[in-house]
Amino acid sequence: MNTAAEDILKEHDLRVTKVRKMVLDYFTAHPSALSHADIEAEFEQEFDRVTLYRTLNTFLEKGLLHKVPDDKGVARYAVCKTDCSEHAHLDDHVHFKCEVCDRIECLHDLHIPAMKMPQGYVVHSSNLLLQGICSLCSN
Amino acid sequence: MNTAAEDILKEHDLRVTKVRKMVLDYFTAHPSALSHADIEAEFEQEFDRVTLYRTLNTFLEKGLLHKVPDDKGVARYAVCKTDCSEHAHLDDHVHFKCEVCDRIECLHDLHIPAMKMPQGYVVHSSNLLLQGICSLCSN
DNA sequence: TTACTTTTGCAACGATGTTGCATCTATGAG
DNA sequence: CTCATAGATGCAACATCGTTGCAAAAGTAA
Repeated sequence: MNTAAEDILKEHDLRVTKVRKMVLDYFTAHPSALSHADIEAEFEQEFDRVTLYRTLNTFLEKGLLHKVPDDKGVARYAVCKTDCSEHAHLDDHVHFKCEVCDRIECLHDLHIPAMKMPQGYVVHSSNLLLQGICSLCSN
Repeated sequence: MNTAAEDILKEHDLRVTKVRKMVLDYFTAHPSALSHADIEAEFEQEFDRVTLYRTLNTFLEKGLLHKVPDDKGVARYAVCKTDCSEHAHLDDHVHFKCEVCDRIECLHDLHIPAMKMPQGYVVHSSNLLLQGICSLCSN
């Protein structure tokens, strides 16, 4: 009997290790985009900083996570929808950062509209980060 | 007789110093969004790293520059259009990063379209970064 | 169980950005 | 012009973020 995390790892050609399962479970349990520091704070007793960096990078490469832009320089990550893989990365959804609770979430239902580009420009990917107050904090 | 840089500084209630004039002139001479490292490489003999960080932050606060998102964590800055001030910051234009020459430029003619937000969300600002190939590199 | 590849931990390093404090400078008042 | 003072700069130290090399440990397949 495999856990969901184990299945996801195997589907992406990754070895099943304790660290990877813990990190992946933590992501699925926390819907907002997480920074390295967020995860490290949770697991600093359990494993090394460097291992976490490498785990996150591996997940990025294999298409389990996508990078979420932050207005500060800190890298954040969030789980990809199922149509992401190592080869095709479809993350044209919008990200929203709440100024009150400071969480960043993926708005998977909002897509970045195509822009009419000036002559000579070719667009390969796009990233839209909105800032404001989220639905939980605006009440 | 004042230089353009001196006028701009005075308009924003900033003292006219050698460092500020040099940095500001460098920005006006270089149309793309510059990182701290870019500018430091140019001026490392002339003044201190820390002074540059403080100068950039001051320019940000006073509305001479705006921050440009980067897919890496590095902060970049570009000159604001004239309708920016310390109090009202209008930078809803699009940024474009070229994968070939690695420059980021402001597309002042392209504006971020308003998005229909889900219930309860309030948007205060938005940032759109496109990646691809710029007009100079696509030929 | 064994052999092999990958992952992890540790130490060290590099890049980026900040803070405190002493010194110097731009600016306005006299 | 001189002077007083608020503000700007230089230097040292520190904090955070992320990477690399290498040896030890663990996952995988036979």
